[in-house]
Amino acid sequence: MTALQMQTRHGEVCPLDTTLKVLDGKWKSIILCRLMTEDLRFTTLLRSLPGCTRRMLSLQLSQLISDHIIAKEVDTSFVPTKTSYHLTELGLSLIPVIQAMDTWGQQYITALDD
Amino acid sequence: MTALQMQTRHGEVCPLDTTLKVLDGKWKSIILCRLMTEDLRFTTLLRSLPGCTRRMLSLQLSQLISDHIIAKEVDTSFVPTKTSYHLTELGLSLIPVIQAMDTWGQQYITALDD
DNA sequence: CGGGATCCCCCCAGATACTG
DNA sequence: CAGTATCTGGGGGGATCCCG
Repeated sequence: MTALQMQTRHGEVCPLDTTLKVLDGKWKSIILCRLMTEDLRFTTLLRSLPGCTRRMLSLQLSQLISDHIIAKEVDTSFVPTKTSYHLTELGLSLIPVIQAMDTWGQQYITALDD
Repeated sequence: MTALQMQTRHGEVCPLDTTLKVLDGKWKSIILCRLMTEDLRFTTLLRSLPGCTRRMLSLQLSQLISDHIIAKEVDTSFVPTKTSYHLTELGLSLIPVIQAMDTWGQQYITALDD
């Protein structure tokens, strides 16, 4: 029984599966790409995701928050309320992995073009 | 417009998305884990995936093949036919990425346990 | 502005049966 | 053994409306 075959408490078969579940979701990867460079507000984020509905963005953000990858900050001193989203420490630790996946994706696309 | 925001011919938003799509699917990650250590036949693979139906395995394998991540070899000199699946060069190039994701998954699980 | 609640449709995956 | 074909339902996601 290697680490790759270990059963986790989340029901996944291996830690790789855990990572995939955290990243899985229609808009999560691009949301994370956006938040890697700057903190963003809900509507700003929404406008940067053409085709994403408010409901979907809300769902994806909720999942990322409950997975402790991002966090939100709410400023209630104004009306209307201002909220912004940013990566947590765990989210920041994902960046090298995301970059490795992005690099492989580029090489893959290049290889398929041949 | 950075590389991460580039639109690809597959309709993804960034190469990261391409990688996620290649890996996305209920059983793909564990199939790849299995094939990383040895070539396997259809039924052997199926038995190593408790809960996976033949239909699902067939679908996942088909997608991995059409994505050029794995390939199959069919030996028709026998009846019944023997087939086996193995990683392609592109599939092999995925291994470091998979290991990075697996390592992050382990650290993530550990961090959540605190 | 930043969401949640509800309705509804469509597609994915399971079950089952069949085949080279 | 190694799949494919057909049927069927349950859930995910879009559209819409509502609210603090």
